Amino acid sequence: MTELWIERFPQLANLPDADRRLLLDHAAEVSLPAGTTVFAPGVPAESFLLVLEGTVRVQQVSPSGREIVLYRVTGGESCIMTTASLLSEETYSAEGFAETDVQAVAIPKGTFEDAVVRSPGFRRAVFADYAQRISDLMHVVEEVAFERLDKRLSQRLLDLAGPDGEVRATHQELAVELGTAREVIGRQLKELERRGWVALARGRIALRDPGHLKTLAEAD
Amino acid sequence: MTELWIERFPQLANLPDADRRLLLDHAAEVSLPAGTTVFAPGVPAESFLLVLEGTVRVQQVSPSGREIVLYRVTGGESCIMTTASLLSEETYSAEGFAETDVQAVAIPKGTFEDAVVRSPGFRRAVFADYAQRISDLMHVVEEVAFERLDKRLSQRLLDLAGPDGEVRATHQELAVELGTAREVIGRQLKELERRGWVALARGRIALRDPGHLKTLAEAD
DNA sequence: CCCCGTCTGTGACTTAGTCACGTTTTCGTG
DNA sequence: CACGAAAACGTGACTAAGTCACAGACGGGG
Repeated sequence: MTELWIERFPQLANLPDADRRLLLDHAAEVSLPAGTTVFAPGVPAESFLLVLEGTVRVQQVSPSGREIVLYRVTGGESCIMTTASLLSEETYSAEGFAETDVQAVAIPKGTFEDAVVRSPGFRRAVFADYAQRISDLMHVVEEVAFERLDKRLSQRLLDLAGPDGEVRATHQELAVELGTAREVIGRQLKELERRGWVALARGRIALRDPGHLKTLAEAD
Repeated sequence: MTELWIERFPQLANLPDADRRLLLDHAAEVSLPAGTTVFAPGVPAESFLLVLEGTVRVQQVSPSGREIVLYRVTGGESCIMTTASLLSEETYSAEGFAETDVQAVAIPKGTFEDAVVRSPGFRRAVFADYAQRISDLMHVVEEVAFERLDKRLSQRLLDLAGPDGEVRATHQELAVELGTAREVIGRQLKELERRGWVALARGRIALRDPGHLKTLAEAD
């Protein structure tokens, strides 16, 4: 068991030795290849998950089959959906997917409770993560309820763009990002293309004018 | 200090005596008259709040001034917004209002941490509450993103109706419930009235045909 | 090179939100 | 009791977004 992973969590960096060892002894590093379902409705979680590397996309599926991305868990964050279903009877209608290959640490339920009790740092990290997710969810509510779609789309395009200024995603995938329909994304993208701000190709969108996109994304 | 309040929380009912006393000695019962702002952005919370009686309405205000009700905290539940801002640096854009007169118990930050550490029951209650709120928020996302307004409105009318089958709310208040605009609510209500399912008067809506409303509220 | 699944385009329509008003009701104060 | 102001509600015209039912268009595996 390497001692390296614990260093990636600022809140855990200076735990007392006993607490460090507690975590290091009982936690298992796991590798999840891209595409893995990390959690899903009806599949009870068994351990608390700390993501080291990679990103987990958490999205909600409605009974009618429509989907919306809620947030992403990246390196140094923990996945409270697993915790929440671990510690309460609530069943969620959310799914978690490994978007990239993911390196994570799985802490069994018992060790998790021990750590919460014994380590103020760990405790703070857990609560901070809950707070973060609640904040994320409130942000989603705000956007879906009140923001214009062209604004939200530009935001998301800028977020998803790689260093090459390209977004590799289908219209359908972008529709899921924003909780809307494919055709709607198609029309929005076409309008952005008409303005010369993006260039469209099958499965990818090249951002040609990030400046204007940013202006739109940050419009009042 | 009465010992009665702790009995209202199933999860706390059978704590060891020492833990009971810890809570009872340090917690203060507070009364909030209807209309009080329980928490608001920029006003850091100082204690963990357990609601004994009455309801606190938690709603989000967008920068553009529009609002949406996120959930309600009622008797026997705790208010994790206060906790969350207590334990992390996240600042929320949510407000909490006492909808009725509210009896609550305020547990200071230090005692809260003690209780989380020492009492598995208390700990479970806190985590369960986080899980509940996350579930609530996800439900809001789902409704706002995917459900038809007439369906959501009927649901809400049925929820808000008193034992007399009347909802005492203005169109504006209902608009805030659902995160939409007053005029839209007005038109939806008029359509419900046209069908004979409700009767409208200034500041109140009488549910004339709860059966049909329920059918609509539960439509696929 | 040609098939088939995936991806994208389109028109016609419905639903929801926005804007700019106008009207009605209520209620306190002179 | 009348008056005026605030709050609540109504309306039409318009824009934005979502829905439905298709029709093409691309692109990798056989």
